[in-house]
Amino acid sequence: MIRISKKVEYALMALKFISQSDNKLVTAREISDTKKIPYDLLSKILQKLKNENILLSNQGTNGGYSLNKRTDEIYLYNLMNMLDGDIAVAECMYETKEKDCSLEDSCSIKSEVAKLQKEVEDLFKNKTISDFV
Amino acid sequence: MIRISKKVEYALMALKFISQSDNKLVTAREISDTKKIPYDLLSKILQKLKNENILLSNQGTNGGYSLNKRTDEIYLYNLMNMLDGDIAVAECMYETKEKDCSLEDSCSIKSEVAKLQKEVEDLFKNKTISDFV
DNA sequence: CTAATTTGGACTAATATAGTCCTATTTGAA
DNA sequence: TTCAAATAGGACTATATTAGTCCAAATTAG
Repeated sequence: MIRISKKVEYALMALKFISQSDNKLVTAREISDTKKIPYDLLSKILQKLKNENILLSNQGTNGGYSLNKRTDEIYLYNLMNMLDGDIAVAECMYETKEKDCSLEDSCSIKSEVAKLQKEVEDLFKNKTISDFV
Repeated sequence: MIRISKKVEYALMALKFISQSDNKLVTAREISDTKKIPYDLLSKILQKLKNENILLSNQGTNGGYSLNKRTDEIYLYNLMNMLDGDIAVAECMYETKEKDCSLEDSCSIKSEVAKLQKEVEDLFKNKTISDFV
């Protein structure tokens, strides 16, 4: 299936929201409430983005999140990678594949799949958060 | 996740195999054996392709499948659609969506997602089986 | 008649995604 | 110095999707 996961969808919405909040800290609760995103799930996503240096966070009362990068420096490709792991159009294209594709030698479409893989990657590498704002 | 399903992968391999078999009928068993594809699953896929007029079939002894279209007339996009259903980068992009996206109004990225949707579609619409042969 | 084959429904298993629950830690302010 | 508002993060459950299996019927050449 070709789909953007909910995690990435929520991340895009959250980043857009934060980017439009004039540098004041934004809480997970605030985003969750206004955008109707499950709070716990959103928290996990924001934590992840913080650990990946996309966001800055302040704990405690009056805490919240702010952007740590310009929106045009945050690539959709990277977001997808952070939140969902490797992007691969087919099993054999996983960068970190531990298990070999069961087909291997009998697979007759490998090289064209690799080409497709690159095209899909490029598409997502050419999109940044600024496109969504 | 951005992935080509096994069904589509197997379909590509099968179509390639059939296209290289000089117009003689090819059985599901033959493809399954040489390409190491689970027989029952492959059968389903070939039946589907037959019902979608991509393949012709002969039942009974000496039966099998043959192509009903030129390889450059079979689009990856259509294959994906036939075998996996609607392609949608996000829930709200399903053509046949009965359930509304829970976010709806609160969704702030809809228009850009629609653009992305089109780009992904175009990518797959521009690939035919002949690219894989 | 029989064996090889497609046809197709129903089911199960495996995997991935989405969402929940709980507790700890940090911090500003009453 | 306690309390409430936040982030941090592990463990778990539920749901959905994908992959694969099983079984029985229909077709057809020899």
